Amino acid sequence: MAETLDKVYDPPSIEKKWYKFWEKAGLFQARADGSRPPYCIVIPPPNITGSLHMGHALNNTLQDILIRFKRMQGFDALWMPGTDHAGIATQNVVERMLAQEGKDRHSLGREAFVERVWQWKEQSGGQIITQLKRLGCSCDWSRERFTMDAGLSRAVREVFVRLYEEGLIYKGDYIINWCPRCQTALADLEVEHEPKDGHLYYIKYPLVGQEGAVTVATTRPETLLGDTAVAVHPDDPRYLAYHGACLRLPVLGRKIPLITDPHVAPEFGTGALKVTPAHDFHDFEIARRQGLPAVKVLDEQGVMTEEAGKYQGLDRFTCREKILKDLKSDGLLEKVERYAHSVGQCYRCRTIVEPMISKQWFVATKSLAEPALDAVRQGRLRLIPDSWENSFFDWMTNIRDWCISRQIWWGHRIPAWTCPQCQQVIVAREDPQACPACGGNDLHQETDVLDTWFSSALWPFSTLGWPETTPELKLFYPTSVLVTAFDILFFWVARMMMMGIHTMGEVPFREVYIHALVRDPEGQKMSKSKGNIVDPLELMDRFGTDAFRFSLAAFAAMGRDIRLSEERLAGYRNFANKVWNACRFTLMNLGDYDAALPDEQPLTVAESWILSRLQQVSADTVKTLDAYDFDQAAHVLYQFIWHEFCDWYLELIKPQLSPAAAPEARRHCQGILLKVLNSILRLLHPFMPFITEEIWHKLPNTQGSIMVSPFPQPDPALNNPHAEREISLLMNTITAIRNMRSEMNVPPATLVDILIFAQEALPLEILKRHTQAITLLARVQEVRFQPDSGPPAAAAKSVVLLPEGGSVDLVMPLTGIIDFREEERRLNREMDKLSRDLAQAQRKLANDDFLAKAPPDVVEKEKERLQAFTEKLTKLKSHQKRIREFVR
RNA sequence: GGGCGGAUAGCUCAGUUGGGAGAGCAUCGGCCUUACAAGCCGGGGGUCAGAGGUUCGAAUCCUCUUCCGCCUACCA
Repeated sequence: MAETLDKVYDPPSIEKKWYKFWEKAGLFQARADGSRPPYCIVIPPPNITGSLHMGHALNNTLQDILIRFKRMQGFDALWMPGTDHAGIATQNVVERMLAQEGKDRHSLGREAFVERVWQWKEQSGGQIITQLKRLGCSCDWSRERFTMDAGLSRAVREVFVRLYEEGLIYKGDYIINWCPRCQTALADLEVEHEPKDGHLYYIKYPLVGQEGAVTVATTRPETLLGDTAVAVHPDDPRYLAYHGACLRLPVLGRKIPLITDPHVAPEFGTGALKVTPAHDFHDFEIARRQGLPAVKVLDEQGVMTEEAGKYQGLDRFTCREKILKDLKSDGLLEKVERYAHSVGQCYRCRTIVEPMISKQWFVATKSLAEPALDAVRQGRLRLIPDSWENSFFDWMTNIRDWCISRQIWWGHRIPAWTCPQCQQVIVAREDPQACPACGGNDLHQETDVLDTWFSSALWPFSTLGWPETTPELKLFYPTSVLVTAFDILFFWVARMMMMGIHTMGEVPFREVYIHALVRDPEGQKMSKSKGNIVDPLELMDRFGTDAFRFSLAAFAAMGRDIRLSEERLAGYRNFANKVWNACRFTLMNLGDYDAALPDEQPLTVAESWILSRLQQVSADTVKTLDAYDFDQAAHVLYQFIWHEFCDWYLELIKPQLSPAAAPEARRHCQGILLKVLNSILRLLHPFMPFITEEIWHKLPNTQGSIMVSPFPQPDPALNNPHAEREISLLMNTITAIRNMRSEMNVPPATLVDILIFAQEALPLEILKRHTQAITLLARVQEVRFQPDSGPPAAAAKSVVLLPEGGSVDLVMPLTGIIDFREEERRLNREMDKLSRDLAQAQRKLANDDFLAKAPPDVVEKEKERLQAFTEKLTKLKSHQKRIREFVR
């Protein structure tokens, strides 16, 4: 006896159960033995500080769909999971905790602080992993990695040393972005520019030894304390007379030169630029070109240094106010304009960053970027959609050296030591005991740690065991695809490409699928400050994980932002319930089904049709998933399962399935139904893993897990255009009758008679075969074919066009049923529409150019259309005439 | 400043080599028809942002305009 199901699908009751089942059975684990073709995705490692947000949910759902799909297709599918130590973010979290205890990291000391972070990581760092499991992610957890575990740390060190030895890592004094709050250098990318309403201050720099002054414009007046020149464009006529002159720096009184530099834009402000080499990127470059000194007036806390004279010790913004006041009283503040400009902020804490000269470590990126550019240009690595290529090329071509040192404690400490005796710098794989140059043994290790993105740049090969040559590395590198949102294309993807190609000699992945960002229903980016965060866990609770995943897939059209809509989530929850009930129906009708008994029965037309459609849907699903058209795949499945399988196939087979049917026919029908349902579940499984597994186990003749059952293969032999045409005619006929009934306000309880007329014999034969379906599905009492009496005058009429030409007339006698006026209105509506289509076709065919230049098949098609429209219109017209006569 | 994307039904969006405008939700009408009211059946609703061009034919290709996003950039 088959099992039964509850009436409504209840997700929470089964989701946990099946995840445990899969994990316990080891079904997530890749074999890595070469017995199957490899397929590998490395997860974009979530930060250990993170908890699952919409972006993760989308990103990981898509990856899981791909991995489950490929696993079922017979690949040795490895989804490599892990987490990122997230240097600054994590340090900030732990520092905030310390602050609540009234402590700070300095009072703890470096070692104790790092220990504390590890403790925190052990306690709360795994939260997001639990949440990924909740989402159903089939990662190979037995291989889970962490960017600071022993193996990955070794990889980091190895790469660092190699790049240093190759001269691609260097240390030097350069201008960098500094976050005064995090107290660390930031890479250019880690600075977010935000438009701010500010002011442009016009400040007079008096000339030395002559009358007058040169006025400069600036948004940051406090930096004038660090000015070492004023620059003008060499050809600017206003300043030709002053070339070579000296100016007196306001407030401090220092003498600075007026220099010329072609980079100054004469049209901006006054055309005179104050040069602050220590605190401005542009000025830094000018100073290097012209050999100007740099004066550092801001320190690492954003406080004025002693170079700032009487302003020493002031906060940078307090200093700004003070200086403005002083300038005013000195009569040197010419004017102030409102000015909107963009201000750089720390991407972690949103503090305004300060450009600053500092000794930092850099990766020379030019020679690394070139091979990555080539890989994309030559198609060895595909960006999907390729609209991202432009941005990628642009960024990689103009890339600047990457500042990789951070002045924080949590991260990979830079493996460099300095000998205080002889200043020798040692960069080594193993901690050195003594200075190789002078033998001194009091070596000082670099206190800086590496940018968090340095270790994640190695992720695709470090997680597979590099620098060891593991079987995994051999088998799975290059990985198959990277799935990521575009916001970390440069942070992460580009750097993985550079590091992967340089270290491994081969791209880290063959394809990068770049998906959209999830926004709120108003299209706003979700952020804590806006308070518009939607919690994916809550949505899973409310709609079920399967419906949630299916929704994300259905939303994931390429190259577009995703707006979250609860209405659609509810729609896909209903879809899950529909699937559930289709299975419930199946199980209810299985009764005494015994698969062991032979089935000699031929396929019915409805069966041939559904099998034909099923195989097309399999083909479409494979095709769209391979092309990352997740929304298409979801749509195809939704449409087929609901509107073909449920709406028509299940309805059509009901008579054959009933206990009244012949036992052999019934058993045969059960067998095919099971087969189709089984395939549907497997097609759906990558999207909806839980419900499909649950049902799978309720079906007879299934074993093991659906997770490792084969994905339905398209089978062209099952393609059956004949059956499709036949069922299509039947569906059109039933729909036309339903339509007539509904438009004529015939209540469902009233059975009607239908007369069917046609010129050709074939459509009549076909419909005769399906008389039972017509009576049941269109609520018809009696169907009569070509009765000798002909169509009665008092009747409603509908014309079904046949794709191969010709038509079928459906006549519904209206004795005592139909309102003639209603029928006339209905006819008018239909004929209006028809006339418009007809006129359009006539216009086209009257055009000689169209006949001469359009492809023959298009012309032919148009002719057929015209004929069909004409035929239908003629019939409806004569019917209309009869109705009118009858009414009179 | 440079680049990219979007503007299609009331809402959210599909529409991939240019050839009969689609889906889901919403709406309206009718149904508790024994899998499902989270359901069934049927209907209405669109100068495909605007203008021009290419073409026999444009939502689709080209140009321009308007209005929204986003990315990127050292005009202080």
